Amino acid sequence: MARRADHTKAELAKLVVDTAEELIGEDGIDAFSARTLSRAIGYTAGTLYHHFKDLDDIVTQVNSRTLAGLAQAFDDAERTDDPRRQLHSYADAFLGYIALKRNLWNALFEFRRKQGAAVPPWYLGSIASLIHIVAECFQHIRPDIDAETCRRSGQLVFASIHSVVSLESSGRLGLVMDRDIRKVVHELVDMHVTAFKHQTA
Amino acid sequence: MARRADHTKAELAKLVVDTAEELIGEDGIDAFSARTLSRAIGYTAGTLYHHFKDLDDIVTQVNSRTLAGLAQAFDDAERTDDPRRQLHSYADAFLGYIALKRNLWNALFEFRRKQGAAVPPWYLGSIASLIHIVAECFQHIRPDIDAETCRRSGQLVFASIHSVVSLESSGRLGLVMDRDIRKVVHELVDMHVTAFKHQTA
DNA sequence: TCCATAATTGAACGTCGTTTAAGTAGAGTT
DNA sequence: AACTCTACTTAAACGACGTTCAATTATGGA
Repeated sequence: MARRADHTKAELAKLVVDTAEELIGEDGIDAFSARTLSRAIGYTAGTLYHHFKDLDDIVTQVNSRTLAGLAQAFDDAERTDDPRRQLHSYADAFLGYIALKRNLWNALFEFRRKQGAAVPPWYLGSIASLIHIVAECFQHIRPDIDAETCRRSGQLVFASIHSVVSLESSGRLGLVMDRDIRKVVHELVDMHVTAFKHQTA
Repeated sequence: MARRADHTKAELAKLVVDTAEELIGEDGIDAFSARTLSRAIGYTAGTLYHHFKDLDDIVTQVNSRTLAGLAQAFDDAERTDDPRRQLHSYADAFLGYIALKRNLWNALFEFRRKQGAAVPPWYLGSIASLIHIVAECFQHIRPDIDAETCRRSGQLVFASIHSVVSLESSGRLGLVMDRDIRKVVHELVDMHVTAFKHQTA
């Protein structure tokens, strides 16, 4: 049986990414393989390689959805006029999203692409726009401070929270501390805000 | 040939861990395997499993050395009376050590132990004692603040720096920012110190 | 109706961690 | 010196992995 009438090329591509997302979300990236995926969609492993360059290609498409979902979660976050509260609101959106999509979030950072594989540019763009949103809050806190410094503060708080969250979701936060991840994240936000407020213009 | 006169049981164990450390340090954890290791020491893969439970066992022993080395680097760090400067000095020790042992440091966090494998207790102990050293600096900055809060600040700064460094050494810092890792780390230290200073007792 | 093309398969390659039967060298005993 | 017993080592094997490819098959167009 070749060229199954079951799916067009586009349908199959969608089926592959949908199923990959489902499998990774369910069982984690470690249990994900070309064979489990192809089995799940009722094709053979070889077929995957006629529609995608390699597994990395597929996982990258799943990751793009995960990032887009986080952007959506930021969009849906509760709004406030108080920029400090707004940052906490984003932090909650972040925490909520990750609690919901733990395995998919881990896939974003734990999946090892073969060395030398370039990070796709929209990866960078997605993250940069999230950071921009955070940076704007800092700008509101201290309108006298230049945009570049705000951006850097946004990057710092983003990286700090990301790291704590990724330690947690890979089960390694316990190596460093024994506390509730949510408290830690909100504490980090407060810290960054405090330090930002008190910096010399 | 069995029971080689070449090495006693203890000698072989040391040879294995020594060589594993060398290989991981040289080529990274991804290139490390039971077969490359056994080839490097002139034995067969099966032999490893008569002296170690599994590969995880071997890597864990290498990791313990890496952690011990970091503790030593902290010990060797330049001393100051100014606790803020002292924190920066520890940060430099950290950065220097990691620059020197990039691949070994990555192995500490990138190596995926099979799920359910417990983290050895001395892992926790080693890290806790490093954090304790950092916490003491915070205690000097604000003697009026209780030890527990200092410890938490130590944990936070440790986790923050760790995360930024691990993003960098896995080549993913570029996802979040485009800056020199050393500047970022020292900025983080200043941030934490500033926030700590200005917190309400 | 036939053909060219594209999709699909199954087997294969070389890798991995790990297990195991078989064999061998040394120490201890007679 | 011969023998046994034990510990060690090896080679082969298992089932997984990502990926490739020749062979097959079904489809769209002529």
